[in-house]
This record gives sequence, C-alpha cells and structure tokens, in this order.
Amino acid sequence: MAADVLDATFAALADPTRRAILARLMEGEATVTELAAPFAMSQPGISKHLRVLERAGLISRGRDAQRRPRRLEAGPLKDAMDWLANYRSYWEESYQRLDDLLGELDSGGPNAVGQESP
Amino acid sequence: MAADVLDATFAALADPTRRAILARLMEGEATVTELAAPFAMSQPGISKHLRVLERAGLISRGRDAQRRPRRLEAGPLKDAMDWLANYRSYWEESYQRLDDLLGELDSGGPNAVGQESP
DNA sequence: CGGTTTTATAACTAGATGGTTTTGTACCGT
DNA sequence: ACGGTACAAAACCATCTAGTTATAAAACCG
Repeated sequence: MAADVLDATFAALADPTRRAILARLMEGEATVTELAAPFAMSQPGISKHLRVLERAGLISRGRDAQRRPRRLEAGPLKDAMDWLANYRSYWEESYQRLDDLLGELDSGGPNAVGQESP
Repeated sequence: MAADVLDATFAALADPTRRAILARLMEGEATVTELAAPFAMSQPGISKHLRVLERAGLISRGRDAQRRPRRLEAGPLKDAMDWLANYRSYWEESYQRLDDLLGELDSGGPNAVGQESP
C-alpha cells in the first residue's frame, strides 16, 4: 500500500472544509459553485480545496457546458480505512487482554498484527 | 464529533514517519530512542513527531527513570474510522445501486447515510 | 562528585498550506 | 456579437510544517 497515497488521503481529510465537501458529494455530483455555497470563502479558495481532493484521488471532474461537476471517488478512503483497521483491537473491549498477550510475545518479536512496510 | 479532533488525527496520520511510529507502538511501549532508531532523522526530529502524535491524543507518555516511554492511545483512531465508515457504501460492490437510490430519495432529504455535523 | 544516557527546548531555515484578490477563458443565452 | 455565468490560474501573503544544530535538564552509573 503506497505510502504517498495514504499521505495524500489523510492530508486531504485533515481539513474540515474538505471533509464537508466530501460529505456534500455523498448526495451526488455537484458543481463548484454549489460546493462553494455553504462556505464563507471565495470561489478560488474552494477550487484550491478541490484540487487537493482531486490530487488525492478523492474526487473526479465531469463536464456539463461551463460546469465541471465533481464526483466522489471513495477508493482511497477504503485504503485509509484498511490502514486504520489494523488498530481496531486497540480500541475495542478486548484491548487490554490482547495488549498483554502481545507484550508477552514481545521477546520473540514476530510481526504479529500488521504493519506498514517502511 | 468535534471537528478539530478529526483535524488533528488525520493531520497526524498524514506523515509516514508518524504512521510508522504508531505501527511500532502496536508491539508495545517504546522509548524515544527506540522509536528513533529505524529512521535517518535526528532525535529532536522524532521528538517533534511525537509531540504531534501526543497533541492528537494518539500516544501518551510514561516515565521510567530518564526514559519517557510512549504508549499507543487508539481512541482517536476509532473516531477517524467511524467517520470513514460513512463512506463505506461508496467503495463497495453495491455502490452504484445505492448511489442511484440516494439520488432518487434526494428530494425528501432524510439523512440516510450519515454526515458530519458542521 | 563527574560523566553518560535520555529526552526536551530553542532558534533557525526551506518549503508547503490556506487564504486572498485579480484576471483570464470558455460556454451559454438572447 | 454581447453580456453573463462558471471556473481556473496567477501572484501574493501569513502561517504552519518538517527538518536541522546546539544546548540544557534530569536521572542514572561508578
């Protein structure tokens, strides 16, 4: 799982405006002006956010006359979620038991749970 | 779900060094020097990354003599994953059908899938 | 006490980010 | 052909980020 894909995805998600844009796109395609409407921000400001989302592969651009409707592309979100899923046991009920278990296995040091290839 | 929590969490995850540190901490507590070892980076550099992770609530600091072992705190990761889970249907097989369905329900506008409260 | 280990802090730099205003470009409608 | 709408691109600015080196502080070891 390429590191820079996760880099770009998480970085794109680290901004509330961009997350709100993605949320809006769950309802379907939307033009730039539609996407800009809810925000107290200039249109070029929104376009910059859209460029970030696009470079992360989270949205794609269509065309309809002058309009360039954006569409949600959720693929990278799956990659992000897959990465996070490695940590699921650490926030679940069974956390303490599993943590202790790993602590005891520590001497052997097998990569038991899952890791990012560095 | 507070926006700045997600901001800090996703921002912290957007760096491969920090993700690798979290992966390392899955195996259990580790001191700063242990965490720094795998990287071609100065110790203060690693300490800065640790500060970012700590401010995002992703790690905590213990104490053992001079050492300040870090421990994984996975809580915020669950919040991040919960947010991502809203998009699950958009990368799954049934995506197209579900997307069309939402498009048709659009007029009524019930918050069917889930959204960030802005 | 004196030296070593471990970590933190400060000061600095280069480059990225998030926003602005201004301007340009493409397409529509009349 | 002309004016308006939709978007993009450029230039600029302030702030944040990721790294560095150098230094200080705290606790151990002998």
